[in-house]
Amino acid sequence: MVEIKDFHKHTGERVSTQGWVMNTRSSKGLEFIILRDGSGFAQCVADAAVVSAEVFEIAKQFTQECSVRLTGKIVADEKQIGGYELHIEQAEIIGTSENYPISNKEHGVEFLMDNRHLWLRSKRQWAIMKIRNRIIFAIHTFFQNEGFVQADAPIFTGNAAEGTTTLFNVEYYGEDAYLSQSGQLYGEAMAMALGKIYTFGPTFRAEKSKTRRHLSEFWMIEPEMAFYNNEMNMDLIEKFLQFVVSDVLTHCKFEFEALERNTTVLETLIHKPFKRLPYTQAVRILKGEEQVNGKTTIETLESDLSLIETEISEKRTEISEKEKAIADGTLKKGQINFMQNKIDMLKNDIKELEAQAENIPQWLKSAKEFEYGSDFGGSDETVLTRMFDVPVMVFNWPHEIKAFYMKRDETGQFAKGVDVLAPEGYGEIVGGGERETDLNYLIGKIDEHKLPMEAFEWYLDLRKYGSVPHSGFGLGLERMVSWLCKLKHIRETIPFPRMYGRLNP
RNA sequence: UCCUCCUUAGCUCAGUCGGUUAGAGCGUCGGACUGUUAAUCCGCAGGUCCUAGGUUCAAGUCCUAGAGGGGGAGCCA
Repeated sequence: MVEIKDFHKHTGERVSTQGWVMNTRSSKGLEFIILRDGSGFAQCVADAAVVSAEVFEIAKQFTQECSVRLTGKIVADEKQIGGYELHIEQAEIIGTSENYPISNKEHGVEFLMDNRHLWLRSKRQWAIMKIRNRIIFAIHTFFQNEGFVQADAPIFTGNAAEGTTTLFNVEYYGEDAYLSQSGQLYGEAMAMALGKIYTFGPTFRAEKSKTRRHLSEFWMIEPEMAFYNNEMNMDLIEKFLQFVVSDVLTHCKFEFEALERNTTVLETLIHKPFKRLPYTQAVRILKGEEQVNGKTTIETLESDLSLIETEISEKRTEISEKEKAIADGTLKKGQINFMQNKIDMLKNDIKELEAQAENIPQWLKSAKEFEYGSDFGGSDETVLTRMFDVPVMVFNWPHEIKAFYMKRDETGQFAKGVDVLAPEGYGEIVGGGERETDLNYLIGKIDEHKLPMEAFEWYLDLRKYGSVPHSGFGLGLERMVSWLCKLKHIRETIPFPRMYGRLNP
């Protein structure tokens, strides 16, 4: 058996392959079959003039998603996906498939999510899952090469660690327990044992979030390094993200093409330093008090708005031209359908653009009115990152809005935390910082945050026995996938998303 | 929890001011066509207009409540 991805190694040879039929097209005496096998996609052709009547009859019976075994000759053909085509000589149905619910046409989100187990078979979802896989592989490669040890934190925990987020309750041999919202505190303990570690596991948040960047269950990578301050931490984050992006770019060209992802932004950031901004400066830029490359946020957004408005009026003209062409009555039925589809697409584009145009003034308003000392909202992140073509690292945050374990700077006003904001409106993909090392200070903070002291006894031991400066960060895998693939919604980044209102399939 | 929009055929949607037997495209199925790229062309079948109640001579359309879903806020990766 030869996998589709290896067809190029067997040009001109007679091989057998197996997979599923994605689509069929036929004309008299010819059957075209798009085959997929997980490794790739290829067109296979049965020609009645070449194959036996029995084999041609079998090929005619192929339906969408039936599984088949085919034998034939591999022929190079530039026009085809993958560049190769199989000329069928023998054909066999392994498993039939009738009335497959997902057609090659448009579907709504709810329908696709209800059929997620089948939706995963589509080319687009295949490409996303392949990119997800490569990102995971690149993450392990990077940390292993840098001398990190993968060390996993528990998923069941006995306390709500940071006390901020809502957690899932579970019953644990008669005790109340929670599903972990972060492995960080355990990561710190493991870093004191192993030096540099990273956890890679599922994370659970019970917030009833209904947004395009939240999941109830997601995968997080949390490195923790002994003897690292926040500057070293930021250097590592930058090097890490550049490595992962660069690795995925070189290994997933076909997948990015399948997604029609323009990778220019990604290609830029792999060799350009990220923008590092202290919180105070980030706020000035956000509020339009400081220019970036000679422009304020206000000027940038206003010119964005007028660009969107011209685009809308261009699309409107295109629609009325197409409608006129249809009204003329000289077009064939097929052409009219094609035109009508185009018009519908344009109308959808306009709806989206109008939504954007409506957003911009609101974003500007909330940016101008931003109150120094508070956390950035979703639109603030978008406005700020819009000013740069690389990820933005915001560091030195007002300590009041950061977690209790965050190290304070020399002035005592700022916490040595860092948030990495991805370009293209994807917001926070990494959050991290330097950890507080002083025992008494930490005890005070735990009291201040009204957290149960007894739950942190073991954590405080880390400061009693050889406390050292240390830092770490957390990367949300799905947000990374979402950004690199430029997806509209995080639900497409994981095989079976768990989010508010979604438990099946 | 709050704001906002949506629910009509297997799928995506149209349905004007409340008015006859609720439409289209795609998909399925049947047929035509020897190189198709979401092929094309012809034909058949396919309906609890989300649910309950109300207004009306008359409700897919108006009102009230509920359910489900989309987008956003908060929270964050």
